Amino acid sequence: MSEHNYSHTEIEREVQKHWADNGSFEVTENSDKPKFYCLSMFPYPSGQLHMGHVRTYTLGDVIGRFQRLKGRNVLQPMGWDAFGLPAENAAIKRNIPPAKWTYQNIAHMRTQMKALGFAFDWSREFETCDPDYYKWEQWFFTRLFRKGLVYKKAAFVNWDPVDQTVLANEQVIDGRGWRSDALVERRELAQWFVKITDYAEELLEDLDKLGGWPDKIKTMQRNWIGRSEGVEIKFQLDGAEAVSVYTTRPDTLMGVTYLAVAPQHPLAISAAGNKPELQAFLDDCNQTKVAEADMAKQEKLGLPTGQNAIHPITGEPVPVWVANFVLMEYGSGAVMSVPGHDQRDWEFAKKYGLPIKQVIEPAESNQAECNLDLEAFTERGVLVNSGKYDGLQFDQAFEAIAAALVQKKCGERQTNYRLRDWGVSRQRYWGCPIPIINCDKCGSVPVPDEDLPVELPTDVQFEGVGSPIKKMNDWYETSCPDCGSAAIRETDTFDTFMESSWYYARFASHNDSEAMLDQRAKYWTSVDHYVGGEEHAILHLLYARFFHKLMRDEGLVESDEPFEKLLALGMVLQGGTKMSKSAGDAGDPQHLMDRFGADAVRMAMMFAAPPEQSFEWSENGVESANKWLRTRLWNTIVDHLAGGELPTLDVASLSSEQKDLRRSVHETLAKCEDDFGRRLAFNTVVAAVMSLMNQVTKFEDSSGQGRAVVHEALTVAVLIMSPITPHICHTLWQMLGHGDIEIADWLPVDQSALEKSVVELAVQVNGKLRGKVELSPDAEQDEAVSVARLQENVEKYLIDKTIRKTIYVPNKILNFVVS
RNA sequence: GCCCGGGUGGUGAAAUUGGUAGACACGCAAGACUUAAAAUCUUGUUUCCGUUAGGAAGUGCCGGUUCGACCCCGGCCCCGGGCACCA
Repeated sequence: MSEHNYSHTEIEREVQKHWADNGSFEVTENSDKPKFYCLSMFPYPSGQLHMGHVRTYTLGDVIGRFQRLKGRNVLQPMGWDAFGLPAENAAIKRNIPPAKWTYQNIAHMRTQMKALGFAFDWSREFETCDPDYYKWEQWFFTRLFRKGLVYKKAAFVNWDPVDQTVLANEQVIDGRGWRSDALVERRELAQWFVKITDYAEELLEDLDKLGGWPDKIKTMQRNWIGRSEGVEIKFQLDGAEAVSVYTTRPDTLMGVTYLAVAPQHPLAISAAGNKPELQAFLDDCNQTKVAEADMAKQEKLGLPTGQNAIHPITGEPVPVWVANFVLMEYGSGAVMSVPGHDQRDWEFAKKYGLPIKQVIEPAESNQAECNLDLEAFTERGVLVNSGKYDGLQFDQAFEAIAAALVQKKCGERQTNYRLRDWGVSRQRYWGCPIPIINCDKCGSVPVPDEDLPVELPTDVQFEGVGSPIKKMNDWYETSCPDCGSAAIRETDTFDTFMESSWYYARFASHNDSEAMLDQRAKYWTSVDHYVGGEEHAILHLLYARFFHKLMRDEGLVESDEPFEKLLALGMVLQGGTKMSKSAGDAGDPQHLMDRFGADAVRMAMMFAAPPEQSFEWSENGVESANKWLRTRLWNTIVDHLAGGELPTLDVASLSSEQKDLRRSVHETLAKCEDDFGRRLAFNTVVAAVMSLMNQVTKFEDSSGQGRAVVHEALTVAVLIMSPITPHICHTLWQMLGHGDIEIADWLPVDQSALEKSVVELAVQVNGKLRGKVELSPDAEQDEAVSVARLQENVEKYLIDKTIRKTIYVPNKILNFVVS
């Protein structure tokens, strides 16, 4: 009989067929049960699953299956983040159209996911490269256009002068194009932006509502948004123009000894007109990649523009420099430099011999010393060398100087954000076409609703130089929807973060051909539990939060936030870094699934580490997981069932050994419920069940009640393991006589089984462990002390000593503090 | 460089509210079964001293708070994630 030997191949195939035949995981909105939307971040279809996917989707599946056991109407959908760069790379390398490559990958990865037994509602599956999906993204963009939430402006890109193409940051290696090896240039292109900064304040404030998010993610988002209070100050130039700088330290204004502007600042460009040396410097600065990390790592360099600005308070001339570390994208692209009180300015001033002036001194004796020969003094303190402002503290100085600037009409108080508007244009082929028509007379005109979707042609020749649709006259030549004259479509496509910013909502209304979202989206959103890698802590999660608010303001959803609770997973590392598309085929779980089964792969992954922790993947655990399932779980149950007739459990008649086992059963049940639901510690769930099964194995009691207690233990063990190893548990649950586990309920803890007659108390002397005693759980301190002192090894540390203090924590510790 | 995390036996880790550090596994060693091997089972396994009883040290490093610190505070080192066009 197949029931005597564990065959993962047979069981997993049969159980998966059962789920498919019964539509076990297809859900509707018509349920008495409270809804639970459990979502794992959908994958980019890179080719095959890697261990990072296995981890994410197993964790999501464990949460979803546990919530089903807890009586929730659980939606767990899956789809494909199907647009993106790797499809274009593959197209170049293998001469296969991106669409074909993408759909092949999806087919393979879907098969792998099904083999892993995830409880997805596959009826809702979609891929973002499907016009039925991106049509609504285009439709929504035209709504934003009409609301004035999108605009076009020039922005810098990485330009490969040989391949004549725009490169992603990851395609620029040591300043050179990855394929051409040419030095990359910054180039300015007109691009579409969405006004996320209009929502900066709400995105910041609403972080406080996200009680189910880890603090570290909220902190990262807070810092990314980077709200600050400061002053925008206008420095008049020698000529008529002025240059604006933003500072959060107006108290240091009297210490300004120069201004620094970004290499792309208009002032720098005009100054370079008659200065070849400066022009050469600007050209150099434009040969770095458009990534902040690269800018920050560069040697800090600068040149004077030759112009002076007028200090708004003192009226003294202040030289204006160009510096490669000033970001054009942040603030006004210019800063006032106070080398006495800003470390970066200090280093720059030292390097170029610019004056350093102290205007702040330490206010309190416990502050660091101020020695401007060694470093800048950057703490807040008391003003000096600042004329009438001398002696003021930071707050007073901020107010006084800001007020003076406002009064002189050369400054304004300003709240600033580090967050920049979201640039959504990509000069790529494999993406969602931007639904705009450019007309010489009417300007940018959104594509009318009835003409949507603007379909991306998929039958293309892909050469790798530029985007195919930029060469397809038939496609981009059109007429203006407003005036009817000849016009040209946008040939740029959207950033793929657009698609991933609203897919969670579309899973609810996946098949609505009349609207982007419908009532079902209002039922299912917000997502109750969102699961995905911590690498998405900022960009994806911030864009999705933003999009949700945009959709709310369009009346499409009702909540303020898309994701109630967030599980931010640590990375599955491989050779010390994250597994990724660019790392190739590494980490494919297929051979492990074939040899040891999906249950063993899932169990090994859950057991390896707690979810939020990064860890180096090792295959070793899979074989032992398979072994445990086979020997400890399956064989134990088969042996137990071979014992024949089973009496009903009579709790009142149990021996103390039987009670001990039963206590462990209910302790394990309670612990695992907490681990699953609150702590999300699935590694310790596995450990707890292993521990319980070790006890069951050692429990040799073939009496009727002995077997009844074991039966309860095995039932509980299978129930607890079922979210993690669903196939084997489906079969074992039936063998134990309980029916279909997909519709089972979690079991209640029998509180009376948890009662203990004795507890162990650790006895310390001066904090060092000297013995252990057994006591009744409600023992008073006097009793604990007298029992503890009966122990020779405790008493010998107390004799001839004065007990200064006795600390008693019932059921835990007794500590004698002696002199 | 900036922002956010992490560091515990040979290895993955546990310790949930400041209260017995190393649960549960892997690996390794010894043993049982076997003609043998595999499989399976049993025992041991932080380091050092000690026959045992027991003792000392120990959670990246240095310092602090506390009766008591893997846990809280300050400084440092190393590793990982993110830095706006990888997703």
